[in-house]
Amino acid sequence: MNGALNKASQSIAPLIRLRRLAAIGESEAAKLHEATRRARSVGARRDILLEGEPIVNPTIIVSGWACRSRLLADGRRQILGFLLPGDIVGMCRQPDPIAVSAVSAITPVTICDAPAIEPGRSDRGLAAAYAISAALEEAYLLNHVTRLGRQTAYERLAHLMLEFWERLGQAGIPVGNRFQMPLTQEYLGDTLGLTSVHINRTLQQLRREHMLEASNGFVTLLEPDALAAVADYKPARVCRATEAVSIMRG
Amino acid sequence: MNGALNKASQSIAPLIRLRRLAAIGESEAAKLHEATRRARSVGARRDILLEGEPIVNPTIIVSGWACRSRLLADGRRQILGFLLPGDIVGMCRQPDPIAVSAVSAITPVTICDAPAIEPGRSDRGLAAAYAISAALEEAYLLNHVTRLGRQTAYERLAHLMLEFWERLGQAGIPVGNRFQMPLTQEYLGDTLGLTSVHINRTLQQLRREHMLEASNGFVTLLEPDALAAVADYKPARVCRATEAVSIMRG
DNA sequence: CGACGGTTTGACAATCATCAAATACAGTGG
DNA sequence: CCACTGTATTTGATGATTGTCAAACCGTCG
Repeated sequence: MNGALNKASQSIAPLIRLRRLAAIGESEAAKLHEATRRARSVGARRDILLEGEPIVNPTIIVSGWACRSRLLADGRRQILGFLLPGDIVGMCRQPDPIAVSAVSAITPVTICDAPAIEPGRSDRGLAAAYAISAALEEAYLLNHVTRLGRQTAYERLAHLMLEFWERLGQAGIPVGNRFQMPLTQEYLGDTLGLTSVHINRTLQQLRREHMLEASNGFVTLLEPDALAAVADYKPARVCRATEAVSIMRG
Repeated sequence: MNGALNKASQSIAPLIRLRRLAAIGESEAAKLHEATRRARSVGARRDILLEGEPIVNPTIIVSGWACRSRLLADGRRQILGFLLPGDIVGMCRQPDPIAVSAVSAITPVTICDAPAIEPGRSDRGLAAAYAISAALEEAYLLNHVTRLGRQTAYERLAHLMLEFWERLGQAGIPVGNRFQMPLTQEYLGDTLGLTSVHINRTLQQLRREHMLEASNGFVTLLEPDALAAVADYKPARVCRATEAVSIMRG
């Protein structure tokens, strides 16, 4: 699980993802590659950023899964979104930004500083990739709101699995209909506004109906089209040009 | 309701709001003022932007209430957020952006193009105000996720009312604990992931417990502190400098 | 082996949805 | 001024979805 080859192939997720978002030149790719060299690791379940803390640098997730979350006073937790390899967190334009949510590692995670864009220079592609990444983040947040507000437990789970599939695919990670999803049922519950008990029962229903398999940290989508239909899933689109082809696969 | 004085005082909401977000110079204020002169109106319940449509210009809400929403295939609707006077919609950095949600007027609304910022020039304040506005929009979206995922109907309503109060106050609109809220119970239901029937009963409970009044499109917060306590409401903070004073009032 | 975190199961309760009807309210035209 | 219309609010009866609590099971790791 930690061989050199595996590690090398994992650390290119940011490059794959950002390249799919916009045309990135050689010098920009070199910057990215250089940044990922300086990656640091964060242990599983450790905080990367606390709510209310100043944000020092935009950060790229190089490998592993992280999430944004909020805690209510009585301990209830809501997961606001996930940060997958190639995702960017803390890209703010206002001066002296502070974090509006906590960010914590789910699995062991490696992160690195996002290369700054020099205005006017030939960082056009990178700037566009950052912008598209930010727009996608918003789109996924809107997905999340819709799931929570207007979908049943069954639909929510299906929708979330499809979103993971799409996003991991864009980072060059999954093969076919199977992908790694290192979330406990408690994480899923805190994500989808349900209890872990209900997640368990809903997963059983999805299995019973041969829609998907989920065990040992892996998910297999047995009927992606049927899932997309019941969950009303539509791939995210935030601009005219790129990534129209994002879902054609399998 | 439509006297000249009223109209004049309404159209300054963008200026008030953006000025509270960042230090805006005279020339920038003049630009804003000029932009609001070119405002156009949209009838109640009309669409301002459709999901999937290209976004041509960032737009400022000058007066009235609008919302972002998504429709599921079977007609279920989820309201993703509200656009109040002074709010900005469609501020994207990626090329050829397309809308990830519909935007529609709730009341009659007037909108205008957001003045572009000239790089390098003395539009620093305006740029900062736009950036903070965008960050606040994200913070409110996270509020929304938390409400939907982890709060009861009672808490959701209380939380939303407090958010309206805070946001309207920042646009210079409410007086004391009373403000106008032109939402039907069906809008509230589609916002909070509930049915209008349940909204009705929850409002009755809030009234019965003397927490708030709500009728004829107006809301009075009778016990704002108690409401904030039960809803675990915290005013949004997205940067170090400004608007720390945002909630002190009443 | 024992401890631990995660999953699974069962019995039961609470929140919230559904359906249908009654009531209130604002605007419109006679 | 009043019936007429349409929309929004309110109420009641009933049911489905989801939560709570508690215990059993299962795999992994020291």
